[in-house]
Amino acid sequence: MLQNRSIEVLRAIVQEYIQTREPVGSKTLVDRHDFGVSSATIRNDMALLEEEQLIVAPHTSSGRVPTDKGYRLFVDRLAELKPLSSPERSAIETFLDSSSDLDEVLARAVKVLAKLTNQIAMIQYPALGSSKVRSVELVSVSENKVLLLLVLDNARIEQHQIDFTSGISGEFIAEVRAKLNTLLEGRSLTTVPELIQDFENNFAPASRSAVSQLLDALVKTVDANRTEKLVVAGTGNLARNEGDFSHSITPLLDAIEEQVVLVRLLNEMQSEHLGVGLRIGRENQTDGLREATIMSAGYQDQNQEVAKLGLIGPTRMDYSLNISAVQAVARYLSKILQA
Amino acid sequence: MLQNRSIEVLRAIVQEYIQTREPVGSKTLVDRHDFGVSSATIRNDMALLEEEQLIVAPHTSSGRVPTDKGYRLFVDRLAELKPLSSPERSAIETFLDSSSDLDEVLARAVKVLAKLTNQIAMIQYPALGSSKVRSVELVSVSENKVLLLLVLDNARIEQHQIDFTSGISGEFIAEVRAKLNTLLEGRSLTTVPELIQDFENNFAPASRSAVSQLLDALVKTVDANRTEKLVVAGTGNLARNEGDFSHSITPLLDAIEEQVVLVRLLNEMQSEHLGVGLRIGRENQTDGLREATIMSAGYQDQNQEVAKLGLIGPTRMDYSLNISAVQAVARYLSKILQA
DNA sequence: TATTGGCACTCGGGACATTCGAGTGCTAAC
DNA sequence: GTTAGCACTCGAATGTCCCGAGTGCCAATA
Repeated sequence: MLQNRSIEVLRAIVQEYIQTREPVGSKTLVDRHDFGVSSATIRNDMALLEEEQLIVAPHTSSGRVPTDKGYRLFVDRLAELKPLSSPERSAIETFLDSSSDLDEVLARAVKVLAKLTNQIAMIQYPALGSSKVRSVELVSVSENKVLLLLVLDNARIEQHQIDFTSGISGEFIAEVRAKLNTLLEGRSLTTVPELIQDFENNFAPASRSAVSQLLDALVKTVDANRTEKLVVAGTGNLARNEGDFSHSITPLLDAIEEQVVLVRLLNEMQSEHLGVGLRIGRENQTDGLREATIMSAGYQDQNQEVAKLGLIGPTRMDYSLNISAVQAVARYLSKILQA
Repeated sequence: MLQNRSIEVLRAIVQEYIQTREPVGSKTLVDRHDFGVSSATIRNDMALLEEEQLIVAPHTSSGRVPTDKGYRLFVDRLAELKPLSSPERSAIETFLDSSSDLDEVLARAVKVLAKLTNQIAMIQYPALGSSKVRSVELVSVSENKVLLLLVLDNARIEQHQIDFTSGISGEFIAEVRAKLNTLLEGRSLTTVPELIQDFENNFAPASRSAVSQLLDALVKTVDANRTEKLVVAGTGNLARNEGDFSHSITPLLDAIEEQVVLVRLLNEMQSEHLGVGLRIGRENQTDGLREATIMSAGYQDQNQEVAKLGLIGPTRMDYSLNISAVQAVARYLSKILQA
C-alpha cells in the first residue's frame, strides 16, 4: 500500500521532471520540496514507487522518470489545477470575443489553445446532426452556374457550386428555391435526403434533369458535413518539443496530416476526471503515439455537446496547465456559440 | 572569368550536395559525373569557384558546399527543369479536378504542393480588388440576427453575421436587400464603400439605425477581404528537414504562425528567371530566414494575376524539382479558376 | 597553356581509455 | 520508521590517438 507521502513524492517527481526535463534524484527532491525528511527516506519511497512501476530509472544510477502509469496516477489525483494567469485569460477573451463567423471563431480558438499550451491544438467542427435547415438560397453566378447555399439554424452556411449542362432561367431558379424552402425549412438536416426523394416530380419532365443535378448538389453538401472537419494549430510546437520524443516524430506528423486519424482519436476519447479525457503514452494503442498524450474535452453549441477539442503533445507535458487551458477554451467556446 | 566547365562543376556540386547532404569532394565528383578530366583538374576548378565565393569548405580539408551565391548562379543558369513524373502530374490533376469551392481548391492545392516538394507550401487568397458584386443576400437567422452574404462574380462568398439591437421584420430585410442589390450589382468591390455613403437616406428615420448597422457590417466584410489571407501546409516537412538548418528553426516557425510576415514576403517577391521568384538564404534580410529559401510564383483568376503561391524551405533544396512543382501548381490553379 | 600524377599536409570524426560525480541500494544505528 | 554512512554503478565529459578523405601545390607532360 502506498503511503501518503509516497504520492507526494510522485507528484514532486512529475513536477520536477516536467520542469527540468531531467531525471530527478532524491537529493534535488528534498532540496526543492519541503518534505520533512532526509534524502534516504525519499530513496525508500522512490524504491516503492519503482516497484509499483510508477517511476523508472533510465540508467542504473541516475534519477527517476515517471512512467505512463505514473503520469496517470498523477493526473487522477490531481486536485488543484494551475489556474490560468490573468494575461492568459484575457488572451482567450480578446481572441474570442468579437462576433465572427464559425470558421473564424474556431480558427482563433485553436490558435489560442496552441499558444497557451505550447502543444498541437485541435478543434472538431460542431456536428450538424441536430441542426435544422433555416433556408436554402440559390444565387445565379453566371448563365449556367448556380451557387447553392444551405443556411442552418446555428448560423452555419454550407455552399456548393453547381454547373448546369445547359442554361438556367431566373424564373426556374426562383421556383425551385421557393418549393425547396417550403419543403425543407425547419427540418432537421438528417432528414433532408429522404425529404427530397420525390422532389423532382413537382416539375415538368423537361426541367427534371436540371432539378436532379441540383438535388445531387444538395445531397453532396449535406454529406460533406457528415465527414467531420478539424482545425489544427501549433504544429510548430512539435518541433520545439522534439527533444521529448526519443524516437522520430514523423509518425506524429503523418497522423496530423491525415486528419482522419485525429478525428477518430478524438471520438474515442471519453472525458473522465475533471471533465477532460486523457490518453497517456502507451494507453494509445496506435503505434507512433506511444510517447504522446492526447487530451480532450467536449464543448457545446446551444447547450448541447456537439464536438470535441483537445491537444496532443509529449507525455512529458504540463498536465496541470494544459488541463486548465483545455477546460477554459472549451468553456469560452461554448459560451460564444450559445449566444 | 569562369570557364564553361567550372559552371558544370558548380552544377554538379549543387546536385550532389542536394542529394547526399554531404560536402562534395573532387573525387566523388569525377566518379559520378562524367567530366573527361582528372580529379586534380576539378580541384583547380573548385579553387576558382571558391575564389568567386560560389562554394565554401566547411573545414580546411573537406569537400565543398555551395554558398547562397552558388545556389543563385545555379538557378539562374538552370536551363532544363526536372519534369514532374507522371504520378506527380496526376496527383495534381486528381487533387484539383473536382469543381469545389475556392476554400476547398486552395486547401487541396497547397497540400499537393507541400507533398510534391516536401517543403512548406503556401497560397495567398486571390485579391478581390477587381472582382464585382454579383448580389447581396440577407438571410434572417433569428429574430434579431441576420446573415449578410456578399456574392462575388468569381463565385466567392463572404459572409458576416449581424446582431441587431432590436427585432427586424422580414419586409424590412426584403426592402433593404432589393435596394442594396440595385445599387451594388455589377459594381466593383472597391467602390462599395463610397456607393453606400448616402444609402441610409433612402429609409425612414426610424429604421436608419438598423440600416447603418447593416452598412457597417457590409464595410467590414469588404475590409476583411483586403487583409490578405493565406493557407499553409506541410509545416511537418520542416521537422523532417530540420537537419538542413544549423541553427534553431523556431524563428521560421514563428514566421509561419505570424502569417503577416509570410504575406509581406510573398508580396515583395518578384518573379524572375523561369517565371518564379526566389530569395536564397541571406538574400532574405529577415533575420531567422538566413538559411531558408523562399520561392514564389503568381497565379491567375480569370486571366489576371491575382495572388501568389510559393514555398519555403532550407537553402539546400531541390530547386529544379521545386520550381517545376510551383510552376505546375500555379498553372493548374489558374486553369481551374479560369473555368 | 591546360592537364595530370604524385605527395605532403590538414583536420574532423570515430575508437578507446580515464576520470568525475550524481545517484543508488544497503546496512547498522537511532 | 527514519537516518547517516558508505561502497558501488554507470553515464557523461574529457583527453588521446589514429585513420582517411580531401586538399593544395609542384613538377612533368601533351
